Amino acid sequence: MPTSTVEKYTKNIFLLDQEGDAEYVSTGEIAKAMGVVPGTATSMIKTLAKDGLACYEPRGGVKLTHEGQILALRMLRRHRLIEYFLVETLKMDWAEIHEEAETLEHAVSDRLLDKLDAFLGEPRFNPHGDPIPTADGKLFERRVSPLSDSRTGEHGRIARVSDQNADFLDFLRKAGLFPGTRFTVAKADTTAGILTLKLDRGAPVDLGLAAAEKIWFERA
Amino acid sequence: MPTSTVEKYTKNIFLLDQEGDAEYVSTGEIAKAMGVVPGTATSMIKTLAKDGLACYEPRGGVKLTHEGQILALRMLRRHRLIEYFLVETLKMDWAEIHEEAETLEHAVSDRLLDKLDAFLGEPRFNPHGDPIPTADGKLFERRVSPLSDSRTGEHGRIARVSDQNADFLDFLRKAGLFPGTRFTVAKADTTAGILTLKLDRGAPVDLGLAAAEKIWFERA
DNA sequence: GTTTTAATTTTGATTTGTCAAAATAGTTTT
DNA sequence: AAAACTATTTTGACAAATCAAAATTAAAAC
Repeated sequence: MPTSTVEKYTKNIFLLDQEGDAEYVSTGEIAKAMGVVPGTATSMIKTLAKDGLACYEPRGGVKLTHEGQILALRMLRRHRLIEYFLVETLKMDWAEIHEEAETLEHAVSDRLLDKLDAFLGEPRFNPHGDPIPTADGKLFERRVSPLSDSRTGEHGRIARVSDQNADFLDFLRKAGLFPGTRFTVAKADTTAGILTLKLDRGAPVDLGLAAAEKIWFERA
Repeated sequence: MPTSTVEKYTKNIFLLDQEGDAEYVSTGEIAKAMGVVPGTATSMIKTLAKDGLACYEPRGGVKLTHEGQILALRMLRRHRLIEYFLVETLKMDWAEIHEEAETLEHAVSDRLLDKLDAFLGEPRFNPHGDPIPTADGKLFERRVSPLSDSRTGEHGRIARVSDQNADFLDFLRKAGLFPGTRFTVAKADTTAGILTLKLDRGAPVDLGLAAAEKIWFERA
């Protein structure tokens, strides 16, 4: 059975791979995501490769094997299901659930997770709008774009928020921007890098480019 | 912050101390409870002492300090609250919750625990009938006796089960013996070491002395 | 085509919790 | 009181995950 450290590396490699479009993930990215020194990442990557979870080309990068992807999806499922539980059942603030789930995902058994899934009604998305992999490792993906790609006059619905930073989430909460929120783009000024959203209910919101890149929407 | 290993040792020392009536807990008992070799226990006991959680007399035994007791009660609260959640909310089998809680108790934050406590309605006892310490470290104790001390004709109610062994709990479930179950002692034969309970609802149950020592009741 | 720079890998050390096996201290037995 | 037994402690070794710092490689700059 993989150690919880191996689980963490595997999940992070999966997420980094999803994020970028390169075939391989670099040692540096992994080290940064894990908050360790590069040398540590190198040595753990070798461990993953030895365990059959990743393919490793020295100085070329890392790619998960099929087995590695299965493990990563299992961890992602745990993480997101737990997040859903923390917000929907325990009414915890969505800014504090990521850290909590980060620990818990390594501590719950498969049996518990199945029971939790049933109790929650087999939700499809976590509170940040990320899809929850199914028990057999399927990951629903929607056609979504970052708000930074939207144009003036477009209608849509917030789909997901791809940054778990507590301050950022707090800002969104105060602005009323959650997965599901409907809006119209009042003005998209790409030169100035400012976007104004008119919410179907609630006050208008101004967003900088950096923020707009982290918020994804589905076109109406 | 204590490591989860330190938390485990501290909790076990507390439980062993509650069990027996000696002032000190021995290294051997601790090693057995933790499932480690005696030498390992010795070295961890020294760590606890260094951290101010326990008093250690070489070859004399171990006793928790006040600080150690606080930590132990905190862990016991976590453990039992989680067990309550697993049975009452997730409908897990009571024979499998102990192991699950054993892992989870080290992974939940104080904030989560408070939310969980509120969600569950601040229960006082776990599914095995053990009292759940309050947030400020108080432990309600009831006047209970083991069934092995009961006499023919006595009425009572099962209060707690002091053995988490899955097979034993399964036997109790099949027999209908849960905390709360009302009964009359049909026959207590101390010489033969056999006890027959007539349940208020359900078939009579025969118990050996070993089993009767692990089931505690409140006199009606 | 060198030189410089940046990323990566190696090497050696550290911490935590563990075991195996030898040494020691207390208790019983004889 | 000496011998034997039992519990405990000590010692030395190990695996996992990490860091610091030196060595290497590849790419970029000149």
